[in-house]
Amino acid sequence: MKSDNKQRALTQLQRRILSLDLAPGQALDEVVLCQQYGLSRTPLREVLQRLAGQGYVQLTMHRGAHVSSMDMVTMRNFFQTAPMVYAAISRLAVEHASADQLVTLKKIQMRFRRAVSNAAVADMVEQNHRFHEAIGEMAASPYLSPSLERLLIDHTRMSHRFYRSALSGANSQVDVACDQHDRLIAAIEKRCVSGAVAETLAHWELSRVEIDKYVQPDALPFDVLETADASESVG
Amino acid sequence: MKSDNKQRALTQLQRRILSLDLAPGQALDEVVLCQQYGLSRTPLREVLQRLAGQGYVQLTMHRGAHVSSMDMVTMRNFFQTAPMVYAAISRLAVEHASADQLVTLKKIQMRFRRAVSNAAVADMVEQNHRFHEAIGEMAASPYLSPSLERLLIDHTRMSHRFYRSALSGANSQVDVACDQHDRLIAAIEKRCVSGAVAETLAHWELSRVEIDKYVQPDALPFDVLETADASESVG
DNA sequence: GTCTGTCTTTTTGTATACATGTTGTATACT
DNA sequence: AGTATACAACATGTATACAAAAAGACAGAC
Repeated sequence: MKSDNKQRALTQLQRRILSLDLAPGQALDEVVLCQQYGLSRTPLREVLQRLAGQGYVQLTMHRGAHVSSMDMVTMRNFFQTAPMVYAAISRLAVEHASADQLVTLKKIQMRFRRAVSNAAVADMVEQNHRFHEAIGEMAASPYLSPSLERLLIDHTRMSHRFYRSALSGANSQVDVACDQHDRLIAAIEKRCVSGAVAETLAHWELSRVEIDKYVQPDALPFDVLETADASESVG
Repeated sequence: MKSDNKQRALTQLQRRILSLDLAPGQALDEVVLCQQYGLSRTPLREVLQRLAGQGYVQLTMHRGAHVSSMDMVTMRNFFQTAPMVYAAISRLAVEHASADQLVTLKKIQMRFRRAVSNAAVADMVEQNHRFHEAIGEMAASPYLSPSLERLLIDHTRMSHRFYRSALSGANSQVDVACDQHDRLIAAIEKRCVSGAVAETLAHWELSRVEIDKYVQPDALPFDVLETADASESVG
């Protein structure tokens, strides 16, 4: 069946973009992708259009598809928009979450925890993405979901170095994030709006600080010889 | 040039959906649209994919394209989401609006006023849509814009009867809305965030009340004989 | 009379050939 | 030597033919 290939191409390309295997701004060659996924150009182009609609890639006339870039302008917008949307999504999730969805969410969180204990960076990143995606699905908001998805695309791509810091650091922030996930699940299960929103904002703040550190990292110590692994822990 | 046809098809379909010329839920026949816009199926299908990405239509496997429907579930979500997004967009618009964009916005508002004085309902609806779309463009937020666009699609489609009420009513609410647009422009021009947000929320409230009235209209008077045009003014 | 299974018709999905536009390169001219 | 222009190579956009799937019609069984 060919529509399987199509679905697979869509999912795989999303994954490759989120994992930075396909770098922001990178050009995508239709013919190459056709061969990789066993599709002819027509359905592959439909996949690219879908990805463009979701914000993963950018299409320009006669110039093909490029992986969405993350420039400084969008960064500012990201910080302005993310907490509001995340909080709103959590609020709606509390209202609408079904028992099935909670089960799914807990499963994802289990996989996330396992990835953390295995120190599997790529897996952490992916499961964290899926965690927040699942909460977005709970919110069941056709209006807000597209914004959440776009935020998550860039947030996930920025989070790689955050999770990489878990490898070296002993008391890593990743464990804190993991606990926040648990408390968020509990709040949603108890239908506690204020708790869910508070936990969401705390989770955001943790992430924001880490990203901030990267954008404006601590000055290197004067004694340069001892800094070899210090730069790692900045994450 | 054929890409003109493609662009035209995209714009026209958007317009026809917003004007309710294409009703919510209505099926779209690819072949018919191909003939109407002078395109072959491949590019037309790309147009439909684009429209799906923007939320105008919904695509289902082996079942073609349908104009996005407006059911009760989405209505609730609409009321929950709209004020927050509208306020946030206005806030960002104040921050980012360029002189050129302000000129454009004023032009649209002029056309809107003209449509109001001409009692041209379809034109009012369209210019109002473009007005809020222009503010969305000012906000320059790749994350929030998709949500705004989706909200506007449904808001515009719901607003038809509101503007139709301007035809009969003497002291119509449409004039109030028009003045609110002017004050919003002024607030953006003065870079006054609080003013812009306040005006936006007032504008929303006006609209919300009207939609509410339609969803849950006033009970008809007991003296049924005198109600012939009373139902019109509810609009 | 209604339900169900199969065949026909219609519509959607895919592959491929062809047209059009863009990019890089080589050559000629300033 | 540097720049502009023409041409070639390549990538994207479009049309059309073909394959597959769904919807509808019809006949037969219960």
